Amino acid sequence: MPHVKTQTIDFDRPLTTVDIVIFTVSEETLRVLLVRRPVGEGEPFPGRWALPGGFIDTAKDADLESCARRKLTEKTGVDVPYLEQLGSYGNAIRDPRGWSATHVYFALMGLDDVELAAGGNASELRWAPVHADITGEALAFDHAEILAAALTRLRSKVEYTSLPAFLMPVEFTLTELQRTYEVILGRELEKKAFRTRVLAADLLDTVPRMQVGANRPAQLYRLRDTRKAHVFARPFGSADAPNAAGMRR
Amino acid sequence: MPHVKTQTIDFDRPLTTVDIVIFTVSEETLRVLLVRRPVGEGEPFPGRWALPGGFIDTAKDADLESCARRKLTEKTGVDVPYLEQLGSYGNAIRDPRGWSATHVYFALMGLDDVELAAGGNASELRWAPVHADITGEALAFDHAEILAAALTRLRSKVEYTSLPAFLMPVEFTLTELQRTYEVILGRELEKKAFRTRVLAADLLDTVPRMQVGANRPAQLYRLRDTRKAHVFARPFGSADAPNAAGMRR
DNA sequence: TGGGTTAGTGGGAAAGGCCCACTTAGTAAT
DNA sequence: ATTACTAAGTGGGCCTTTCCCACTAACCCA
Repeated sequence: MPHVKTQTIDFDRPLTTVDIVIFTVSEETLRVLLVRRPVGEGEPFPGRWALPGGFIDTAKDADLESCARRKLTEKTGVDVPYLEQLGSYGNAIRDPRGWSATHVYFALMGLDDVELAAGGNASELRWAPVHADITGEALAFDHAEILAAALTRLRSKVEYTSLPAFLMPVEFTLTELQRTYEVILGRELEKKAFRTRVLAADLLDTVPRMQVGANRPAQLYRLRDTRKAHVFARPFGSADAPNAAGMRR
Repeated sequence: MPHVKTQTIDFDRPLTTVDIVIFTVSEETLRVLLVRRPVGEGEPFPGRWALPGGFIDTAKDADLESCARRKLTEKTGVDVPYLEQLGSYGNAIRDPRGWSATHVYFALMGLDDVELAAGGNASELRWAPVHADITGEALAFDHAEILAAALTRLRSKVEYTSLPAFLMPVEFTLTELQRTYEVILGRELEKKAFRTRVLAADLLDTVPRMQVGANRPAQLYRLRDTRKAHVFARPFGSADAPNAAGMRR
């Protein structure tokens, strides 16, 4: 089966794709972007929901990350504020077309500035709420497993970083930010401790304007450095047990 | 340029490899395993030092991780106690043979139980000390960059996990473990705080034997669970500044 | 003007790390 | 033997940070 080309490359090359897990928060719910698999001859998992992604185009993509950005822009029409690599998944059976490996990226964005489906058919795109078991949704390929890993990573990092700030609109109040933390972590945080820490970290710029509503107006903030997450010295407290994390997967 | 085979797979497939960054500590020095690139017609970077790794064999390897384990066993002859994925690196230029992507694994092992070069020519294998800039060594491919990322990951995780325990021989004293932490972190830790934390974490089993030497004998310990690292609630203190880590790479 | 609701703060108790100094237990040398 | 030396291991106070609860502040609405 190895079709010899040159001396050095006499191995079958696995199929190579890039997939993106992109999260946002809206209506107090964590959501992930899914796309519907095309229906057609030879298409695997036709009509099923899947993570956005696809084959690397060795002619167009200079590297893995720009491939991920290209695919994201094709779907959402925006440049995501946060993108990091999640990991890669490869084995003989995940794609019926053959041995395949996917490079998975992990992205966060606020929902205020996105015109979804900018480049696609709206009915084929969906911000799916991440409930207890979105795994029960039977996503295409091994995307349920990948999504679970992304969720674990998100929750883990939210414990001790400012990642949720990338899920917010440009301007937000401290209470709204705290709510986002709480939605992701699934538990409540202490108001005082939260405020003290976040403000002490010097992450936010005060906007000279207040958010008005039915109650006392709240100070508006915006992220100072939109490129880097902040790492807190300690995780946010008020939790139950310390977690034991070992080798991934 | 895409040579059409079927409707679904009309993209050039990148070259796909797996590489491993494996660390150990000996003589109070952090070391990484390197192999010498073969010399031959069409071989890239002939004679240069590189991370162990190679092409995926779609016939032999069920998945990425078993490919990594296979290659490690071929080199060191042992089963490593700790293995996690580091990430993947792919672009058009890292391999002169074409667009290539590598899946990188990150491994730790103690040096007491390894018979290096079990499966290879000894002169072609080397535990290279990780000095300030091993990057100056001009490793093959983009392996210097990958090694730097692995080092960052190692240092970062050592701040708040029990990873260094996987770099120790089977039995060791608390002071020796602390020395390993210090070697990796490049700074000294407080003896009392270190002991209190490690013992409270209940990671270690007491060996009913003491290590004798020129001074007061020290209690010997061994790792209780050799499969999982422990995550401490807080990082080891006595440092300088909190670090700001953002998107990887 | 008073009720309701959310924003934001004060302050003390409690927990746990940090750090220094002390004791302990062995070898080696006089 | 006695003494010096060195590394193992401990006692205990200081200090930071969280935790928790209650209080004040500011606005809308009826």
